[in-house]
Amino acid sequence: MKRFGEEMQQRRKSTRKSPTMLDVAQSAKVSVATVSAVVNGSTPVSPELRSRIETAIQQIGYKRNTIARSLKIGTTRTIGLMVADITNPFFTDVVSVIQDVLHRAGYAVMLCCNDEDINLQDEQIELLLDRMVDGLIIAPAGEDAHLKRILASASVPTVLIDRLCDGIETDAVILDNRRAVLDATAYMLSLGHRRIGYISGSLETSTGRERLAGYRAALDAAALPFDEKLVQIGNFREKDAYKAAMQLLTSAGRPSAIFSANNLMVIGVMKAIRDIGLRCPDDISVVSFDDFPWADVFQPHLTTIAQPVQTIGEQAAQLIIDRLSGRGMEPPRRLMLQGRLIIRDSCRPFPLTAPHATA
Amino acid sequence: MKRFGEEMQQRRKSTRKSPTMLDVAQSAKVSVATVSAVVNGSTPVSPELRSRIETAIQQIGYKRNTIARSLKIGTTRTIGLMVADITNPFFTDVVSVIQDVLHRAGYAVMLCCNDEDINLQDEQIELLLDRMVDGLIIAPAGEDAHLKRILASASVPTVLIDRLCDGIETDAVILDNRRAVLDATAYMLSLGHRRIGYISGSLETSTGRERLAGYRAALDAAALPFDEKLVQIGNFREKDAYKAAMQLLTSAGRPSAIFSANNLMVIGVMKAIRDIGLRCPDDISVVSFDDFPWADVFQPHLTTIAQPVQTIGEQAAQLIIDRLSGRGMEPPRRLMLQGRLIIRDSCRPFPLTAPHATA
DNA sequence: GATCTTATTCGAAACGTTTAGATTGTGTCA
DNA sequence: TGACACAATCTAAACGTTTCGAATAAGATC
Repeated sequence: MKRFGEEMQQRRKSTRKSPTMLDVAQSAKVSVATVSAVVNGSTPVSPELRSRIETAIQQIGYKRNTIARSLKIGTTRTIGLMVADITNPFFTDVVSVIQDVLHRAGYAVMLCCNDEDINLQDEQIELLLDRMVDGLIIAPAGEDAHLKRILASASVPTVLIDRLCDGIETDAVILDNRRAVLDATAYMLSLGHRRIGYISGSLETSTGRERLAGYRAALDAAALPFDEKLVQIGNFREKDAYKAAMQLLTSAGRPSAIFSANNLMVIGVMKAIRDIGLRCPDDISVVSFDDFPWADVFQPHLTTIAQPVQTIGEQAAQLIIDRLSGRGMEPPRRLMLQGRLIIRDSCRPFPLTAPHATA
Repeated sequence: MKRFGEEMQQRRKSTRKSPTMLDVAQSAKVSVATVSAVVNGSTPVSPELRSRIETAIQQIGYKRNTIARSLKIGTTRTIGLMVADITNPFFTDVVSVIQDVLHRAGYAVMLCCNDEDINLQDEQIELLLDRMVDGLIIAPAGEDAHLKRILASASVPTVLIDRLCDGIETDAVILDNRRAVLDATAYMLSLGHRRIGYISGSLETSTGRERLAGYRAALDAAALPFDEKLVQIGNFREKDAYKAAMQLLTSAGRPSAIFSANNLMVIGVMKAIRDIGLRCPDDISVVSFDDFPWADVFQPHLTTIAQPVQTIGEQAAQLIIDRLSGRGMEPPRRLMLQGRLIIRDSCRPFPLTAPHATA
């Protein structure tokens, strides 16, 4: 019987629910209100009681139940973060700093990825809202009406990163995409390239549209015609970009240079170039949106547009923190940052005049 | 006056708390218990009432409050996920698939990064436990006693990924690190290299130790002496690895090959090689743990050990899901997966016999 | 017609906090 | 000594669910 009792004890021990404020209160012979007061430091408590309660907390191993607390105070100190694809180094970096800043401010981060899928996206947002996050930081995969409805009806502050959504008036931090691509394209034009292929991201996103607009603007500025056969949609993923680049490279008027609208896609582009049997930069020049940490160690050293990921993340986190602490009803703030063209050596002048000239 | 009333209305509308079950119940003229029954499908409800309640829900725009629900049922359907560094593509990939699998199973994911910092790590775990996650998936930065205490006292199921912690007996999915590095080292030895530099990760982690053990095992197997001057600690980050490689490359008996114990570090190694004025693979051979998606497009095409990231993520997620649905008290399961050596061309035979021979 | 099932529905007590307002005790001052 | 202020503490009502057991109604059985 003793044995059985012990087993019960054991079982109870491993499965018993965690101690509550009431347990602490009873052990310290005070009311739960007083315990709450010392736990939160909300009301002054006499030194004796305070220390009695503190030792009781230690002894019992009490941890306050955040769920109950959240229910009462209506706040979870948790931020929902949704990006298109965590696997994309740009988003990875941004997520990393957002996570860091928010943690420092005492917020937890709930992460979602929509895989550039507009349906999944709505599901994910619902999941986050369902978890009662206090705020949302999102890079939308696209701007369907559903998303707008959800965001409008949910009353949590939202900040958009990387991509805007027209019709959604919230805080946002984005890049001057048009300008960045304009600069990059102008650079290629300055090298003499006239037929520049453009591998685009999804035109459902503001980044997709703005970057393409930058390309066109550069052509306009140089008084060159826009040839729509030179632009292919790669949807921001490697696979699609590979096919798109293949298309471009096997077509009649093959371009002498290619611009890739993001980091994932340039890998696909490079694979296509290799598979076709061309070499970069000897046979074809390449510039890509988004920088890589390894870009100046591995060849070809890619010329890229670097985004200020650190700043983007910091600002986004700060915007949501501000919103949640007071600045509730102020008009939305939009931050637009500048990209930076990093010239390495994935581009050659065209037509080639260097000793290496092929034809 | 009308105006004032309207403003109030307006104000109330934008700031009023979301509708509760009670609101639905009153609108449908039933009890909250019945509303709960139809929301959860827990008890049979007659068709009339069901439809009355459902339309009321639609009309009012009711969403159930998950916080209250969690408080009552004692479960949050949220998993805490902590990795050393989300910026590391290996972790990024694993996080991505874990996230995906868990979402499909209806779990949300709370993400933390400890930045390979053992103090931050404890803080992060506390944060997660404080948020009352139902389970934990973690890649520990190190195995301090504190972590063990926390995990022991918290009664949430835990699965370790990538790294073990002795003294913590939980489900885990890891790689056969020793074997993988043994194979890679054997490969380098087979090319004739005798002095192989080793850039190690932190020996606070099981991966750091096991990988190094694999290196030593390969030397042993070839009856070669272990020269501790050939191993440098790079702590899994690029910066440290750069310094470590510099050390190695400028030392008296410079190695003819270098093994890097992870992906981040190999970038540092390559930078060091470049800065010293050497070329890979012509002057020095390199192999790295962890594969890159761009490895066979950019040069030198790195020879790497690829981890089955997809499987690691899937299994880890599955282990926690299983634990949370019934399999509560079964003994811990340990999954050990195999790495795969992908031979590209960052290694040359040594001494060089090929036409390119330099000396 | 009384009793017993069976199927719905409901009332009310949790879950573990927070917090407004009531209560108590102590010291001050007339 | 009584009135009063003031601080510390407590009581009890929320927060929005879930769920157990009770209540009700309608058939079924004798």
